[in-house]
Amino acid sequence: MGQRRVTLETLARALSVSKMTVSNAYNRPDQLSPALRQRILDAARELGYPGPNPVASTLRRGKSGTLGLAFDDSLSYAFTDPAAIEFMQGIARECERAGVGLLLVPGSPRRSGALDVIRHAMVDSFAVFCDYEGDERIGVLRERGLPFVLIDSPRLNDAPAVGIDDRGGARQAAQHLLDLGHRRFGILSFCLNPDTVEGPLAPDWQDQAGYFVTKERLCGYREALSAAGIAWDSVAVYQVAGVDQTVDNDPEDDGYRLARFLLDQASRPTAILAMSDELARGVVRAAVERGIRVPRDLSVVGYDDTAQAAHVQPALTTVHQPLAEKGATAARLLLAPSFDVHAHIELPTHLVVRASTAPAPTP
Amino acid sequence: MGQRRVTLETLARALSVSKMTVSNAYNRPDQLSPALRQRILDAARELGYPGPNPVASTLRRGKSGTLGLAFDDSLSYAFTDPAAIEFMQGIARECERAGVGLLLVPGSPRRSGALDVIRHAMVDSFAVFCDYEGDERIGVLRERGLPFVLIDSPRLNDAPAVGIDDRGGARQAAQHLLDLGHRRFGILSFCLNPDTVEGPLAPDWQDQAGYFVTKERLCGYREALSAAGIAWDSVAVYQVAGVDQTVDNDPEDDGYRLARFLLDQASRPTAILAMSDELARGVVRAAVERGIRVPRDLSVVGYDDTAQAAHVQPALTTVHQPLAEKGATAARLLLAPSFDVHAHIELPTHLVVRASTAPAPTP
DNA sequence: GTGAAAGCGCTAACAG
DNA sequence: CTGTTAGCGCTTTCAC
Repeated sequence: MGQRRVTLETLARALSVSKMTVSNAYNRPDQLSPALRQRILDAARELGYPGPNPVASTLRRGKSGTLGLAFDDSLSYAFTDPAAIEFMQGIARECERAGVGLLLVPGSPRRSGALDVIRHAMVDSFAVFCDYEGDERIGVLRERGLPFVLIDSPRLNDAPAVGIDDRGGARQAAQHLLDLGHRRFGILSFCLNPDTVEGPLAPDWQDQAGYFVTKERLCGYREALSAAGIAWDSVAVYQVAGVDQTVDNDPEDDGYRLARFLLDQASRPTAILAMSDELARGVVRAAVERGIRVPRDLSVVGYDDTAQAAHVQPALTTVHQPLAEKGATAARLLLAPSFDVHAHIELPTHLVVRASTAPAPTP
Repeated sequence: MGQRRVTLETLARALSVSKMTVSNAYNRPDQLSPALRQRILDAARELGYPGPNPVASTLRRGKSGTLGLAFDDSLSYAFTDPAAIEFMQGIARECERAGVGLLLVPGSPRRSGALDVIRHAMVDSFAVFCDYEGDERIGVLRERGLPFVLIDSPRLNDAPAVGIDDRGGARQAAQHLLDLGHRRFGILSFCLNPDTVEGPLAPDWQDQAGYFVTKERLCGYREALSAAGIAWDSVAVYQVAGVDQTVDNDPEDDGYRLARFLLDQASRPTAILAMSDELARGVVRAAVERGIRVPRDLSVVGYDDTAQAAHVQPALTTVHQPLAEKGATAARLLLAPSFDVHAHIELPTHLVVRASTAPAPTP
């Protein structure tokens, strides 16, 4: 009837033992006689005691046993991105090993929402996809005093970070095409800012505050091409729309759509560098549709080497990055007994040559 | 030096206002003058107050704003399973919309570990993959008094559940092949129990306590075949190893490996029913390797209709189930203002005919 | 608008 | 092995 909720105290009173003893029955079986423990557990069942309240015990202990993972984009988008999924797999593996839960929080498009979620998350530490310089979430994390690592973030700020050699990977991709004799290039780039619209890259892109990964990869492409005497002006670079300018972002579709800029022109490139495997797939689809043979007429290189890269037709030449390992590394850092605030880990990338690239066609 | 941690009280004292007022400054801006509020926020910044402690406020409020998702298998495995991923996408979409976090907890192979994680999770409710009758996790959930829904679970017990018409889907798959004139069938099944070893299905499978989904689909296959006068004895049924009997479960590989039982025999089937798209892909790979043409010499039907089913070569004929919708439905149930303890939702399945099935070859 | 009192349910620390 | 003390940090009353 007017029953109070059953708590540890209810139980202690009913058995006339102290609360502490009941607590021990659950958390430290070795601290009391098996007989007493059994009596307590039996009484618990009888009275309907649900066991120690996790929130209360977390408050007291000061540890939640949960690791937070914050995305840049919406959560549901993350689950459509093969790269994000492989990353999560790595982080999940380590969480599992350590017996901690994994809390996913959205990096909602509405920025303020994302900040609140981070403020309220009951976690011991955070892994944060943070590609954008001056991301306000970092401030919130600092305020909260939570240990955190940034993923794929600019290296500038004094926060621990895990990333990859984006620039080096891009350089290798471009070099590979150069070695095959290509001279006319097209690039399909991520966006440089949340509010960019789909289309050609602005000439002043270098000066734009913007996404770090995009910039690095662009620089990598350019370094290799310039070193081989290819004028950057001669390279057609197109970028996808930023999150603020799009609703449904399907990267494969973006690649397919953008490919028209590269493929439907008089002197079209013989080689295309795409910043992800999905973009690359879209390019291949567009090419096939136009009767352009890959790799015979057109070479395409992706980025990431997600699982599907090897399974599409033709199998994609791409830049491999250790996605699961990146996640696992972040988790290990966060779960280590002593958190290294100055860790800056850069994982290597390497080119994987498959079937989507071939020597430049002789005109 | 010996500073205490900065709490709401520290701040209240420093400004000589009540704790309540400080709390309001964060949670109910309209309850105090903007000027005072600003003074409080400024002081907070100065003293390094991290904002209201989420665990403490959750304890007091009694709501965590978090939804839990518990898997049957290891967490890292879930991230390799396209069906699980699509499900998560659906659940994530609804969580995001409601502004609640999503806590992933493993259903570790070591059962006891899984129980503890569920006991300690700081969530308001749980979605639980629970395919196994008598799963002890249900007991724990009941003890805790947490609202929960079971996913893909037996309908027997009086717990809310979201599932699909597994049997009907299987029936349609088999019927499709019958309509194409096939008479010699092979089936690639999930395991019926955690400890089954790879190989032929035991004749007494019906009596085994076991995984509900597996049983349902088998029954569906059998119903359709029997109705068409195909003797169940004549159907070669092979199952994959259970979680206890395997380390690395790669379903595509399982399918590939098991296919040998079906393809390397004198009178091999002309049609194979596989319980997942991955298993089906494995079969196709094995067939190609043997020079058996799909669908000309061999028809293959998958199950689930995950995204890749349409993208493989040949595109898979398969049973579609609304995976994301299943996740979203579970989330909506859990997030609804009033939780319906008796909800039993069964989502429909339907056959999607693509390129992996064709009329039975004429001998 | 603002504040005082009264817990939310649990466990660390230490004494017996 | 068992019990006592003293909070963890916050927010829900309800009075002013």
